[in-house]
Amino acid sequence: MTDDDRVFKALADPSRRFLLDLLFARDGRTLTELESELEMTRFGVAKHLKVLEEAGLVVTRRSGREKLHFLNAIPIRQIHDRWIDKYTEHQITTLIDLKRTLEEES
Amino acid sequence: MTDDDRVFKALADPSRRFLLDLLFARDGRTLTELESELEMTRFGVAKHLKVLEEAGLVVTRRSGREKLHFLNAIPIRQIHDRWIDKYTEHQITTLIDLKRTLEEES
DNA sequence: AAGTTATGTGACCATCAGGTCACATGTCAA
DNA sequence: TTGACATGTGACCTGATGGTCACATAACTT
Repeated sequence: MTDDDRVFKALADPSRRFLLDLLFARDGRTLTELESELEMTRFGVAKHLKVLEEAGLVVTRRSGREKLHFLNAIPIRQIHDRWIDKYTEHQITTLIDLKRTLEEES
Repeated sequence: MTDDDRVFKALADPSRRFLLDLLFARDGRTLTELESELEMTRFGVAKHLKVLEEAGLVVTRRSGREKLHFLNAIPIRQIHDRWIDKYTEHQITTLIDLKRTLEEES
């Protein structure tokens, strides 16, 4: 299994993406804290966090018996850079900003 | 199945990512042309292209009996924007540029 | 019209991935 | 040290996914 394979496989599951959303909103949470946000047993959440960590999307730090989880956005940026060059990036951000503006007006 | 679910599921397979790489390098190719680049039957490639198209990562245009495939990078940018805010983006691009520079020097 | 070329469909099978559970380890507090 | 708390492991079941094949449709060529 290659590095990027691990990243994309990790992102393929909605529960794992939701975990990233939670960490994006607020970093440094424990397993137990994250577990309370999902409709799933602790074991399921732990399994998902392990997948995210092995993919490098989440980094952890131990503090006593607790394990704190942090979002690492670098692999996300690398996905971006794989298929979007500087020129296209400018076009797309312009397009997305325009779309947002139009949606706000309506 | 939600829209973003389709996108992430589509990206989870290495063959499909390779197809995006091919289209990133050169757009507007037919199924037959793409098939020749993969170690897989035409049916497999067609199936993968269908998944990419339904995810909106590839858009197509018919030309007679041929079907031309084009890369659409907008969903990729939206993945980026989901977990990388403006401030973090600046930090990360700086970090990645630095990493690239160091690798070029060594 | 007949043959060739480009693509589409549905079934099939083997493998993988998500989720749960019983059980185990390590840490804090009294 | 005893109990409660936070996390880790391996087995297990079920549903989804990747790839192939037989068959089918549609369009270009001569």
